[in-house]
Amino acid sequence: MKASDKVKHRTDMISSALRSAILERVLMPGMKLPEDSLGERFGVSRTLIRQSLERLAAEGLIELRRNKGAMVAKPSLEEARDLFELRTQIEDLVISRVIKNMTPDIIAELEGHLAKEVEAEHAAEPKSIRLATEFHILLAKLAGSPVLLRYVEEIGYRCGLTLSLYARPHSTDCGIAEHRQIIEALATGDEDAARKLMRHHLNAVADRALFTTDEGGPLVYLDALEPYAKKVRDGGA
Amino acid sequence: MKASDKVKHRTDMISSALRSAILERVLMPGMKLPEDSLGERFGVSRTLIRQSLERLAAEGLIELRRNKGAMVAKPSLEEARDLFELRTQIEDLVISRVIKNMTPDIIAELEGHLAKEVEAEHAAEPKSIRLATEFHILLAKLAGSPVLLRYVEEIGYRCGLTLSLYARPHSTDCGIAEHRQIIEALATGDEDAARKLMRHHLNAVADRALFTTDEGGPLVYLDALEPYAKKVRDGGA
DNA sequence: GTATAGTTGATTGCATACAATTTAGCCACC
DNA sequence: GGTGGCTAAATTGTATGCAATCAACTATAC
Repeated sequence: MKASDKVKHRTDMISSALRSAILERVLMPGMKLPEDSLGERFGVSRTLIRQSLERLAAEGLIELRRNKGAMVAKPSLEEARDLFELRTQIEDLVISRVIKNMTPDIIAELEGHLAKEVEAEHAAEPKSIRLATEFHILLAKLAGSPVLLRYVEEIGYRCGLTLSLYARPHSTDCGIAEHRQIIEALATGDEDAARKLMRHHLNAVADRALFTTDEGGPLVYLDALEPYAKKVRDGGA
Repeated sequence: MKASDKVKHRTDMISSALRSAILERVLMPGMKLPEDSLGERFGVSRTLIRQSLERLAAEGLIELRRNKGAMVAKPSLEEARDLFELRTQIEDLVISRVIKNMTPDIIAELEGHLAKEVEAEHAAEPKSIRLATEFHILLAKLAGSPVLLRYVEEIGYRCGLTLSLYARPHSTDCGIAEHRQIIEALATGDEDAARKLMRHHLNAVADRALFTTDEGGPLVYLDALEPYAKKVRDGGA
């Protein structure tokens, strides 16, 4: 059975849960992540927690310091800028590829996603942030390159993390209009315009966000993790 | 002591050893990597081997299949092309950044590396391959963005792996001349030329390499690993 | 002779135990 | 009052053991 290769390890579920928690700002940058507290909460031993932490560290979402444990990453402002710069460069390639694969179905899918974004425009913040990130990931999927998708995801997540550090609330608004413009350019088949718009969009997001720098203390409030942990304990995805 | 944060875990050493072995074609794509054989050879328990394998899997150098263990990754030809395409796009950014930071020291450093490449031109293959890869990594270092460096390294390594699958021997020659041209363009401060040359260089590497596809059997010959393992056991870097 | 089921051996998945290191508290001493 | 070291608690690093899964082989039935 080939399908059995796809069975997710519990480590995958835990990593996903933690990743979501970080991206949805339940775990804020600088928070400590002790192995046994997490293990207890997720109902697994430290072994699996450790694996998950290593993985997230490889993705750049948490920092791991020898003998001192893990904490949610606190990228510097400079690192944040570098991430957005790199992201811009990579998503340029996404646009090129998507426009080469273009079909009506693709436009429909993108517009479907946009509709969700519009719907959630005034909903809770975490949801609109997540949808905004997922727009870019959807584009990467449509580019038809697993490799490209992998890196767009990872860097997109890291950018999302920097936003929770540096962005003021509600700085995500007006991104929707820019997404719409990008879709339109793609629909027209105008590659140059689409690339320029994407570049402009990402620069705008970064500019809107990467301003002030307020220091937050490194605390441990794992209680908010409970809903995420529950899903894992119950075996959900 | 801040320096103590930099003490490498044994996992790091093992990962590095395995990575080197893969890049130097001691471990060929498809080879199985059983945990306890490796543990025995490196003189550590399966725990650390497991961690290393997970890490290399995250980097895309090995594949991990549930309950079936690890093997050196065997990227498809399409994946190889996608990797080179992405690499081209990212190194474009490297060039932009390096040229902005340009100083005489940087040119000197690059020329120093080029000299090493020339010296090793007719030496054993693994060495010249390694040096060619390290040229690109040196450039990424000089770009002054740790984020960028991390991804250039990872993708560069993955490209190196694909070459061991698809490239015929000696297809690495003539890369040196292209490296020299890039350095010259950088020294002149001609960004456009440098970017074009880098693009051309990477496309040439990919084209020279990604041709035939001969299938290799998935065997286990870990004996060749011995020199790498010894370094780890002796605590070397 | 082929195919299927059962069984054994090898390998991975996960938890637990113990060692090593850091951190925090405390008391002495300056 | 503050600084130094000492001990104890907490936390991470690593090894090991057991359960679960997979692969190969044999035997038996058709």
